[in-house]
Amino acid sequence: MTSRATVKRVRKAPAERRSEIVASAATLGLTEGLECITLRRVADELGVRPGLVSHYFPVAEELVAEAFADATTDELDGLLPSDAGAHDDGGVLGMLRRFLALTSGEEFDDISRLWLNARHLARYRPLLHEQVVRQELLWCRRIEAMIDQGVRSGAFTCADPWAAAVRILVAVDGTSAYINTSLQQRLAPIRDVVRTVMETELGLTAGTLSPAAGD
Amino acid sequence: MTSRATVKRVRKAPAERRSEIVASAATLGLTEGLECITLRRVADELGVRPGLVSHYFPVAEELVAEAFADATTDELDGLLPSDAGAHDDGGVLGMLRRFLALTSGEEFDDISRLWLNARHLARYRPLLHEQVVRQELLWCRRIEAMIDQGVRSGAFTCADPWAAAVRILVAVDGTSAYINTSLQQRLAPIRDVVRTVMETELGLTAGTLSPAAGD
DNA sequence: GGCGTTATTGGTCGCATGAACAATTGCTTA
DNA sequence: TAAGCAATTGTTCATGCGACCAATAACGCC
Repeated sequence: MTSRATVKRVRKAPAERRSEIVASAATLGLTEGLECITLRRVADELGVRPGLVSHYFPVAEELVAEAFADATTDELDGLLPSDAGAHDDGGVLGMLRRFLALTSGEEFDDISRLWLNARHLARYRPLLHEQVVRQELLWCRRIEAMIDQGVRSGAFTCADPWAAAVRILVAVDGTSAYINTSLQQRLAPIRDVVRTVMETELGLTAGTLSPAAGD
Repeated sequence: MTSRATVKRVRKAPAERRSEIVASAATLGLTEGLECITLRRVADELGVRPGLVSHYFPVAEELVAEAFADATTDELDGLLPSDAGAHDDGGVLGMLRRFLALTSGEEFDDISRLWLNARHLARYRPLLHEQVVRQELLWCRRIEAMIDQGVRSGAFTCADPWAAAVRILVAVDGTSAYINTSLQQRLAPIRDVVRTVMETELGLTAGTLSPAAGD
């Protein structure tokens, strides 16, 4: 009657088991927070013993850092594919609108929480700190690349794509800072901040990046 | 030779001891993080036994929440005195410049960390959540009041002071989100964000709120 | 098909946390 | 000055954490 149905061991290839552990930890960090990534919790999630997780990650913090990197890398690829320009559906402007739609949707809430979580926790955990910095610069560079592309194609103008990317991310992170607290009470004035900043930074007329403007 | 020089008990008035505990916890939260506010840590700081802290705060989370509220209330009063307009040193514009100078100085770093800390931790702690929401709205209202004053005195114009206050705080919190991570790598493009947002929201010509412009 | 590598188990250790409680002692009040 | 209130101490308990390690069993290789 116990929950442990099978005492049979399942032996997997190291690489497979390892990525399984990271994936589980990433999901855990994304839904419940990075503090919940403990040896025991991850082991429970996978139906294995804590010692096994310890075997692949002798230092627990390494798993936390890698889980964060895994989750944010996946999200960034979904937000702004790195092979930008390959299949231009609506061009760069369409890509910007898609970015705005995704980052303002409810599906992005967990990511907002994860970033907030990681930026705080990085204060105490050097390995996580390293990954957060890496990902922050990665996200920034990806946006910069998109701006570069738009400037080259003549979709808009921008004197300093890097600075623009930095400031667009300030808007994104500023609006998502309240995800756990008073976001609902201040939603209305905040709603269009990212879009407005984008339009300003890229010299676009107001409303160009509104969702409806694409049709 | 032990650190416990005196075994003599010091009995203080409850109100005094209580505020002493809160003050110590607030300092601790501000310098080392809210997670460091533990019964034992605070007791050590004050040279008393953990049970005493427990006596005043039977539920530890209450102390954390109150410490946060204490620290942020003090900071807000230093940033934007609630008796605004009483002694107009340079008027509202001077007050805005002072706000910008203080929030961009290094002395504000601990406050940035505290807000980041609290906004994340509020996810798990209902009592802290309540205080963070309260303080967020309090900071917002204080800025709104200052805008109201400036509009009345004709220093600038603003169609929706509340919305402007919300967006100014988005800029403040957006720029301070990286305080623990990659702030240094992206300092240049970020430096003038809050000032620029303020000037835009208040219909001021660019540069009006620059530090030098006051002399 | 036996054998050795190693993935996996199960248990232990030390540490820090919040909470609870009886005993003690300083202070105030009658 | 005696008595009582309550501020303060000292200790205990249960919980969850990371880290460590010996024993075990599944799988691939010869």
